Amino acid sequence: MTDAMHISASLEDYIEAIFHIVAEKQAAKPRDLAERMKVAGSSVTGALRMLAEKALINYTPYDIITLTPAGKAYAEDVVHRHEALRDFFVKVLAVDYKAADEAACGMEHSVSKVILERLVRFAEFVEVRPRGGEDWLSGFRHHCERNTIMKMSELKPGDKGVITAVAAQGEIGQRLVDMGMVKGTPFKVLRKAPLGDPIEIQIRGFLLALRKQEAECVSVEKKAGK
Amino acid sequence: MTDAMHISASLEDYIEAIFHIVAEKQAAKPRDLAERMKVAGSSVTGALRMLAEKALINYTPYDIITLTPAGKAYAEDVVHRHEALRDFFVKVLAVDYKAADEAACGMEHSVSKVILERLVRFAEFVEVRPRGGEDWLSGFRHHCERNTIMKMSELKPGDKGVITAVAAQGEIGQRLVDMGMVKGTPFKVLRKAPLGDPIEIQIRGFLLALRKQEAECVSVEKKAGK
DNA sequence: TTATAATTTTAGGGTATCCTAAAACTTTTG
DNA sequence: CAAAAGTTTTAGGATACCCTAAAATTATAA
Repeated sequence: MTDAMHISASLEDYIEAIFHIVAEKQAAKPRDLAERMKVAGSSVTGALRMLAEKALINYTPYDIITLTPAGKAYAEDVVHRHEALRDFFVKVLAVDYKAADEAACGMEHSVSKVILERLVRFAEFVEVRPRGGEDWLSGFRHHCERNTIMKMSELKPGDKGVITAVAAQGEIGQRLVDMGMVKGTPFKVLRKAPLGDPIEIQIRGFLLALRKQEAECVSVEKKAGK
Repeated sequence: MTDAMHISASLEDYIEAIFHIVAEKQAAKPRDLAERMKVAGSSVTGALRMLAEKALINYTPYDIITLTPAGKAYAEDVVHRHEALRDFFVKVLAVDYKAADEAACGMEHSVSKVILERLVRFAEFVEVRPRGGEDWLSGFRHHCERNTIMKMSELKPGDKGVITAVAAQGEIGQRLVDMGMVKGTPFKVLRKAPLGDPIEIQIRGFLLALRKQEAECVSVEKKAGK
């Protein structure tokens, strides 16, 4: 038996879903899969045929679906990758469960063995050594919530922040102040043209378009977050 | 300008490659891409047409290829994901540069924004606080090199280890000893049948097939690693 | 400067995903 | 138990990738 069996990300999703459905209710039916994976029934049929061809599932038309031993092993591997990633995101990176699970779902097909092993070890290490570890990790969590000082021109659409300083004199400085760009004012970046010029922001309820040159003069504290 | 532009993993690879080639030598040609991405020239033509359609590159048949501003921004985002992942793998997970780069290459298309931001923060945090951090991280590195005690039946093909104990009496115990399964003997797992029965190992230069029942009685120290 | 070499595109195929609509089959129910 | 309802498969179509081989174009070199 060749051990280097590998299937597409899509088929991994199917086999993972089958694994979970079988765990819940003995056997899976195409309907369950279509619902869970949000695809049309006919797509499921195609996927099932491919999995059956690779001897990972027991499948005959109109019959229930179960995993072969090889399929179960494969599914367990996928589930392991998923859970290891999720655990790492939750325990180490302090991401909330739901977001962590979704992220794991997206990445589970591309993590390499080496990285996965290290991530598992890391999460394990954090659990095993709560003394220095917890302190250190809570330091990280705090660091995560810290906001970052940067130039307004470096922000991206969707970013929010507060103005911390306006470093411009003369005409530009005057114009910025006229527009209400003063210390302490919260704002949000709406859009940014291809080269960052102009950059459109929402401030005090108004929409404002700034030249790149102007935005570069404004120091802001970027709100941390998604 | 809609900001939620997203292209396939494959096209992200193309645009990333174009970015690097342009950085090196002003403009890219299909040939460079074909070579770098190890695909046929005709595949490149197709990819270029799709990228041009999405206004990410400047492309006319037989002419050189450059990035549009939007394309450059997109490429920079991909490169950022790649580098952030690689840095994290190297600085935090203590993976060697080459392996880290390869792993990043595989994962850069599926990391979510939230996770990426956290990974960046983590690597940043590790750098910023060398005091507790370095100690703690070196503790992790040590933990990584530690070997693990487990049952031989839990190993996978490719795993190597050393026998630490044989917990079987009677017939099975005798058979195991007869086969040379004694404390301190190094071995390697070659293959494993679907249900883990039998499991084939290489030991003292011989090939041996063990029943699952037998493999469960053997405690081993698994060599850490790839 | 034209013949040869190299590059690039077109033409035509193959696979994996997905879809909708219609046909085949099962299950439920009056 | 047969008709209605629900499920599953087949049929046929679309897109994104990739390929090889041949045609078109550009570059090089005698």
